[in-house]
Formats: sequence, C-alpha cells, structure tokens
Amino acid sequence: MDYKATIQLPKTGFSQKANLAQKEPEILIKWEKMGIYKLIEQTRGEQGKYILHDGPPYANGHIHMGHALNKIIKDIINKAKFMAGYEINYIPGWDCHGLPIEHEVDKTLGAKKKGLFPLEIRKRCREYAEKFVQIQRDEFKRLGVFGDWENPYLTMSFDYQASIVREFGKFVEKDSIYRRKKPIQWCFTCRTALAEAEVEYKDHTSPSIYVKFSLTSDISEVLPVLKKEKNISVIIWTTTPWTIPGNLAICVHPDLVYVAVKTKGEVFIMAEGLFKRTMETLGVNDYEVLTTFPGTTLEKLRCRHPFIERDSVLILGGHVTLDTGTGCVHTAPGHGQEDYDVGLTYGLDIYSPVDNEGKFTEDVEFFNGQNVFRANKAVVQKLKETGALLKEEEIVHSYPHCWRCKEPIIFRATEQWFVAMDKNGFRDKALDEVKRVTWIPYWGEDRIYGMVENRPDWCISRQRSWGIPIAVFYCTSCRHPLAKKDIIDKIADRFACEGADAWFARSAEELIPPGITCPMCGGSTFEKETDILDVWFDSGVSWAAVMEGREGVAIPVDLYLEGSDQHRGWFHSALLTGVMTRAKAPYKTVLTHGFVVDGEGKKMSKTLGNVIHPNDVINKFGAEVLRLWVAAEDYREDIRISPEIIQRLSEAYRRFRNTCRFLLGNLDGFNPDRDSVSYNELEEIDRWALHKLQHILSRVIDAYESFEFHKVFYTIHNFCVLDLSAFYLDVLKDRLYCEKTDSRLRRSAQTVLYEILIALTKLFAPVLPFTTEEIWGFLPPKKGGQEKSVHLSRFPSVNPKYIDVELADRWEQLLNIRGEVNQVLEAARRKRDIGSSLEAEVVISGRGKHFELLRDYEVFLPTLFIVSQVSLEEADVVQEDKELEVKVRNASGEKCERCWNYHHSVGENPHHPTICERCLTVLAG
RNA sequence: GGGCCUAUAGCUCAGUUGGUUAGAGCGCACGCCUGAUAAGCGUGAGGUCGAUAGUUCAAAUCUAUCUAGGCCCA
Repeated sequence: MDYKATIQLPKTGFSQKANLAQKEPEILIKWEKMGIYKLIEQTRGEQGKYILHDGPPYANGHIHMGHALNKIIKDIINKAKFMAGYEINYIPGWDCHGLPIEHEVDKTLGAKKKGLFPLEIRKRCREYAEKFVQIQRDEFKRLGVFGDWENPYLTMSFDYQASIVREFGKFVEKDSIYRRKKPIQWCFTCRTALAEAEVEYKDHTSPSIYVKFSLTSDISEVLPVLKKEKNISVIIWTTTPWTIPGNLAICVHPDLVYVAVKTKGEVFIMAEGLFKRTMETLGVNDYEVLTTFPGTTLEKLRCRHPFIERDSVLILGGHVTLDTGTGCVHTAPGHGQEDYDVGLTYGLDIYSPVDNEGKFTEDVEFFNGQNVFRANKAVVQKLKETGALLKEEEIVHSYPHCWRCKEPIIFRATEQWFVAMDKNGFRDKALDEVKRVTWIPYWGEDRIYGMVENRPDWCISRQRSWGIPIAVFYCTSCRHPLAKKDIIDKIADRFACEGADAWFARSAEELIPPGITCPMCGGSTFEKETDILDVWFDSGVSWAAVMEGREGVAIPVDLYLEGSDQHRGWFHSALLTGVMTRAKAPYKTVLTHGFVVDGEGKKMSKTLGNVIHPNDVINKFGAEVLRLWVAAEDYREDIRISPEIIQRLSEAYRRFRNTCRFLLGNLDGFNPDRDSVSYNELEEIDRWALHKLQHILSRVIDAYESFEFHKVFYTIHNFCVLDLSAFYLDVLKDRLYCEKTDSRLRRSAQTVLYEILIALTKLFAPVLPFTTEEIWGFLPPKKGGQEKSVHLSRFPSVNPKYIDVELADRWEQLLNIRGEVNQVLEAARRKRDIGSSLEAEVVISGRGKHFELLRDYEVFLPTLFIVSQVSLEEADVVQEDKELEVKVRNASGEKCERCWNYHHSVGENPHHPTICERCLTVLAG
C-alpha cells in the first residue's frame, strides 16, 4: 500500500519562487483597478485622523535611493497607521520652481536665452518639470507607495502659486519684509546674478598687493609702549585691488595675537603668526618687535583710507585666519560674504559702487566708469602715488567664473528682500515652537534650534525667471516700493486663475488695482518687481497650500518626515512661515532619516562608482526587497546599501515567504468557521504558540507606533526562524501530516496556524505590501469574507485570553532541555549512530525540578524532541553543574513506513505489517 | 574651520541606571534529512566593543583627545 498517499502533505498554489520583478507590476494593476487608495482614504478611522504631510521632492531627474528610502518609510507609516485604525490621507507633492530646472533649460537654450522673454523661459521650465513629475510619479508608484497620485500637489499649479503669494502677503502685513543691499555673485559680462551652482572655480591670475592703512586713532591709550611712535599703520593684503575703493574696515581676529613691528621709523601692525613671512615678502630684514597684544586691543580704532577722504575702522571677526595675508583683513562689505556679515554686525554701510556692467559708478573718484578688473592697475598706481603700496606681485589662485561665459565674476551688493528674524520677537517665537514639537531622533531639536537661533535674516529674493514673483511694485517717479497686503491678495486671486505667468504677461497697470497712488510722492504709475521668491518659501508654505482648508485637516499636521538635511531646508522654512503667519509650527512631530551611503559608509557618488539605483534592485530582486531593506535598517543614522546587504535581505525575504507558504500549505482544506478548535480544547503546545504570537503582536505594533521598523523586521523574522520554523512547525509536522484530516489534534494545530498566518500577513503588510497581498489571496475563505485587500484590513489586537505566563515559563525550560538534547543527538549523528532524529531514543537521567517537569510531560517528550522514544531514569547525576544527563541510543522497534517513527507495534498487524498502531488507528478512521 | 550625528562579529541589529564568560538572526564551516525540497533541521567557529588617555573596586556603557564617516554651514 502507498502510505504516502494517506498523509496530508502541504498543498498550496502560493509559489515558492517569488518572481517579484514580474509579479509586482501585476499586483499594482490589480490595486489600480480596485482603486485601493480611494478605498483606504474613504475608510473612517476609529482612532481619528493621522496626517503625514509629504515633503515635495524636486522635479528634476529620476529618483535615487534617497527618494526611495524616504517614500518607502512614509508609505510604511501610512499603511501601518491605517491598519492601526487611523484615517489617513496622503497627498504626494513636487517642488517645481527654482534654479536647477531653469539652469537645465538654460543649458538647452544656450545662447538663445538672451533673446527670450521670461514668459517663454517659464513655459519651457514648466514643461520640463511636468515631464519629471510624471517620471518620478511612476517610479514612486512602482515601489508600492499608496497615495493620491492622480491629484498630487505641485508648487507650480495655479492654486498653489496663489497660496504662495497670499502667504507672502501675510508676511508683508506683519511688516516683516524689508529691502537691503547684499553682495551676490554677479557676472558683468552676462549682466546677471549667479547662484552658487552656476559658479565654476578655476585658476586665475590676480594681483597680490600689500597696503598700509595709517592709524589715525591714538593707540597709545591702549598700548602705552607705542606712545613715542608716530607713523603707525595696519598692513592688509588683497588680491582684488579694485575693492579698495569699497574698503570701510579692517578686520582682525579677537583671539589672535598681533604685533607692532618697527622698521625705518615706521610701525607696522599685523598678526604675530604672519609677520615674519610678511616682512620677508616685503623685503624688510631690519626690524624690531615693539610689543605684542591681542586682536581685541585694536577694536574700534580708526585708520585713514589711502586715497579717499574716509576712515576705515578696525573691527573683530572670527573668519580671520593665519593661512595667508597679514591677519588684518581688508573689508569691503559690498564685495564679499564675510565682509558683509561682519559689516552688518558693526553697522557698516553695504557699500558697492559698481554697476551692472562691472563699472565703477560716479560715486567713485578717480576710477568712475572704469571696468573693475581694468581698474586694478589704476588702483595700484594710485596706491603707489600715495605711498600706501608696500608690495605688488601676481598670484595664480582658484577664482569663481561664470558657468555660461566662463569669465571671472565679482561680488556686488544689490538690493534684496529679507524677512526680519528679530522683529516682533519672531525668532524667539520660532524657538519656542521648536521646543514644542517632537523631534525624532531627539537631537533634531538641538540641531534646528541652533540653526534658527543663529541664522541671519532670510533673504527671499532671487534674480530669476522660474518662480513666484515678489508681488510688489515700485513708484516710477520716486522708486518707493509698494508692498500692500490687499494688493498682493488681488494678485493672488489673479494667479489662481491665470497662474503666476500673469505677472510676466501683464503690465503693472493691469495688475495693480485702479486708483492706487504712491504714499511717498503721490505718483500713480508703477513698475513691477522683477525678482522672484526663494523656492524655500514656495515649499515652506505647503502646509497652507495643501493641508489647510481640507476637511478635517488642520495644522499642525501629525508628521513631517524627511532627511536630516531638511533641518536647514523644508522643516526650517515651514517653521518660519508657520510661525510668522499662524503663530505656530505646522507639524506636531518631525522625523528625520539619515542618508544612503555605500557598504563602507561612504556617500554614493558617480566618481567613486558606488552608486546603486533603485531600479537595479527592483529589476533584480523586486521593490519588496528594497522595502525590506528600508525596514531592516535603523534609518535614524546613515543607511548602508551594498550588494551583500541586498543579498542578505533577499534571503530573509525568502525565509518569510517560505514560512507563510508552509502555513498556507498546511491550511489546505481548513475552514476556520467549521474547523476551529476552541481555546480550551487546544493542545498545550498550540496554546504556547498562541501565547508567543501575542507577544510578537504587541512588540510589532509598538514598534510601528514608535517608527522603529527594524524592530518590526527582526521580531517577525526571528519569530519565523526560531519559534516557528526551527521549533513549532517542525514539531507539528507529525501531527499535521499523519493524524486524521479532521481530527481534533490536527484541527487544533490548524486553528493556531491560521491565527498565526493572519497575524503575520497583517503585521508585515506595511513593509511587504505585494507579498502579503499575494498571501491574502490564498487564505482559507472565511464566513463574512475577508477585506478585499490586506491593506484594507486592521491589525489584530492582542488577545489577553491567549496570554499564559506560567505556561510560557514551563515551555521555556522545556525548550532549554530540548537544546541540550539536540547537542547529544548531534554527537550521536557525528558518530554515525543515527541520521534522522527519529532513529533515536533519548534517555534522560537525573532528579530535581527539571526532572520533575519532564515527568509531567513524559508522553509528549518524543514529539518535543522529534525522536521515537524518550525514557526517564531517576538517578544521581555525576557531573557537577548539570541536573540532567542526556544519552542517546538507537530507537527500539521498527520504523513505521507511514509516520517514520520507530515503534514496537510495527509488524503486529498482518494486514498492515509496516506501520505502527497510531497510524493503524488513523487509517481505520 | 564651526554646529549636529555615527562607530559593537563578514552583514544587519540587541546590549536596561557602569557590575559574571558582550547577545540574536543572517552568512560561513561541518553534518543530517529528502514528506516545506532552487526547501527544512542540527551543531560549531567568528568580536582587544574605531584608537588612545583618564575617572572608577569595576567601562561597550562616563570624560577628553584623536581617527574614519555622514548632514548642515563657513
């Protein structure tokens, strides 16, 4: 007789091979047809709403691993929150304006750009952004991310553009916007401002000059040693002589030591650490150090400008270094970033007498009308004439050049718009809000606090085309800027219909309401501002443009979640806009993740050749494995990815898949409504499994709650490997395969397997949406039906009835003994005494607590150890540290052909001489 | 150069308020099984806890410095 046909081996249509790269797109189509996101969105949550507000990626290029990481984390959270009973609503967004897109368009246009109106450039930028929104949307959807992909928010949509302008109007209303000069990088050949990304550094030959500024203050008040000295000067060094006319100050470091050096009747002041080198350069060998003193001594003393009727004041700045020069830094606040910063601190004028074309204005005596670079020579000549020039050389150094015309560029102060950080207690309010928000990890609070605390006023203007115009006008006659909230709101209304292009398409008269006159001069004609807003303002107000006004959604929203670079970026601009216009941060919690780095912890870059693209992983392993990677890594730090890591995870994936497949296979024919065994009727090991399941259930749900997905992964994985595969399921095989199909024993096991499978499937659904959905389709049908998708179901809750701590304690001890038995079995296997553990009889001798426990379970022990027989012998054990002694000998009796256990009853029945009495009973029915 | 962060087996992670011999899974090695089979089971070998110095009876854990790396500034 073929006894194999009489046992119930696992049977399921759920394939062992995942074939994810092919299967995932099919599941995506199924979801699409089902309209799954709409179904989720429409489901009311008994726990209330949970709103994760998407941070908009920039609509440029394909998605990279960082994008994938970010969106997958968000998706895990959304799915888990829904399953935990919340109502969710996820609107993905894109950041569409800004320089990188305009720059790309510029590149394709090349020289043609000059002749194009902003409107035409904007049209091309919009097309460019639209293209990448589509591309990225498809790439995000492929990852299995659920959201309202048909109605995402775009910062360039008309209503969003209108929102930006309205929020800007609120800033104006609060009187926090002002105009001030600020040095920016300027190409006078192209007559345009340049952003950092448009600047190329290459070698350039510049003059290198040493200049003395004679001291006019009486330094002997602070340094009596110099009382007798008359001819004292401060020595500066610069490579841009043309900025000397813009000199307003000389900056020294407060913590550096300075010296007064006497030579040929005059005294030079410079940093101690640089004076020897400098004197050598100047060719002065004969000198004497009169005194040394800290930089602070010099503060507020005054020098005379070498050729302009003006003083140059001595100030302190931390940016002064001993790398080059003299330690006394020529400071022209209109011509350099650091000069500007320190100039602001000392209330200096941001003086920049240079026009669009790089020529000195008529403000500048001697050189007006001259190009600044050509004026270098004239300035040097002038310094020579006045005797201020100590040395002139040439130097080759790295210098910024324009990306388009390749000519060297200059720093030039122009009028810019700013948000005042310290007016009306704005900064302090923002800092208070920082403290009220929950930052995960906690150190995010320190990070952003420090940034807000120390940041300068927010420069919100850009000299660009692709963005939202700063909706102010200038009086044609007196240049007074007209910035009024009611006018701005009117502009916003127009943008809502026509888009921000209206600003460029229409004249000032069309845009400005009739009857407006200049409050300064009464003039009635105006010009439009040509600057646009910083794109951080665009995305910063997304909470207002996207979230506010939605039914049931109010700020602060529950969660913002981005990379840790956004402390400076989006979290920051959202905080400032929220606090300014609504007096609160727009989020309750901010979660940050680290950056994706390679297997060695190095950042991914083309030059290092260590870049892994999401598509590489998806095509080879499936998006599911990428998602598992996101879940398995602790994303609060940098996240490593390498072929090995992905390989490991795809193996872990297979383990989960196989475990579920085994569960499904053993539930073949099981009808939960008809066949379930009540808790009290369950076998004890089955109750143990239920207890364990409750444990992981609460652990996993807690881990989702605290956004610790790697705990989700390890908890489930370890449960599958240790508790299920290596123990429970292995032990269960005999019962499942060999007992009668509908016996209580077998149904008891299946009842629990069913519970476990449902729980595992649901618990892992946020991480592995495709696979769990596939499993969902193979579940034994239940009365009343399951939800159409696992993603429409809710997490199971912990059932207190299933928790039995005493039972768990006993089983913990039994499992420890099982471990010892395994060691002895393995030793016997090495000696070739046995192969399969069923060939063994285990003999345990000893006495005491554990031995008594074994006595209680004597009948069950062969099952527990998966051996054919177990004998217990009460005896004193010789070994000191052991209470029990385990021995193994060959099982007695014959091997049952059906269940493979060895038993003395095999051979006793003449009709079935090769099977044991248990199997005989089963077959007898 | 400054601010914030990270460093535990080949890989991914645990390691409570300092307290026995630093844990787990994977991978690896060796074996078993062939009724989860491109599966399953068992056993085992892997770590100077980035380095150095200190505090302490006692340090992976606290302090300082350094090294390597990440983000943001300059």
